[in-house]
Amino acid sequence: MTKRKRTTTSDAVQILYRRYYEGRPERVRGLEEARANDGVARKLVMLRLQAGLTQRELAKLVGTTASAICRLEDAEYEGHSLAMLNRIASALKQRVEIRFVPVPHGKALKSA
Amino acid sequence: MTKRKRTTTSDAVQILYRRYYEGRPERVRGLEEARANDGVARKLVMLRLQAGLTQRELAKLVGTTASAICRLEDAEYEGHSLAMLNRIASALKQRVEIRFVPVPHGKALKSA
DNA sequence: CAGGATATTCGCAAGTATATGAACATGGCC
DNA sequence: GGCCATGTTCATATACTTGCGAATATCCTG
Repeated sequence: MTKRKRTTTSDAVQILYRRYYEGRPERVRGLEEARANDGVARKLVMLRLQAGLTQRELAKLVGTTASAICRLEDAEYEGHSLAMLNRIASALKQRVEIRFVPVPHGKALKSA
Repeated sequence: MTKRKRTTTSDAVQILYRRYYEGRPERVRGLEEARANDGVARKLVMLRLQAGLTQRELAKLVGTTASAICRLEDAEYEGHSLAMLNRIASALKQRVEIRFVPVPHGKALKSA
């Protein structure tokens, strides 16, 4: 640890956090809901940022590379595997919970 | 439709249901909780049985074969992909909901 | 017992995610 | 501007999931 980063981008993560949410109340509000509503990709970004990790750091924890993390955090990406999700969750002291909820009627909702 | 199955195994599914839960109060009780606690495999079995489908029928709905369904319903199997889960959920008029829940402390829970 | 329906398992081809490393783009900081 | 950290994208090889068909096992029914 020892926080070796002087002033330089002290918390590179904060910069990202700032870039994404600074002065964007709606997004800040949505930050909570995002946990339950948004796509997997965004959930992963949230978790990582809230853990104060960079993609490379998380990658090391998970046992992969930044490339992989980046791909998983891409909203367009749909090929997630439970194995990877579990690995990431585990690294972030989280647990993946999967539930099948009945869709009201003919409402074909997006795939979570 | 037309329920073409006279007495023959009228609800082949009921037989399974019976085989799994008949005279097993604990399991019957767990049936509800299972929806939220048990492994993905068992969740899939529940959903299919409650929908009154055989593996082949579900397979056809999903666009795969009974082999695949069987594999997914195997408790040992861990290689689920979100893509497949979504396909099955969609066929069963359900929606896959994924959440990352923080694990209390050092309690390394099983992967949902 | 023979017949039918279901579930389970196996092998193989094909598609896809992952592992890995590299190059590139961006934004702060000196 | 130069430097550093971060994120993004690309390319390749490997591992794994899926699709598919067939064989086997088990249970129910006539």
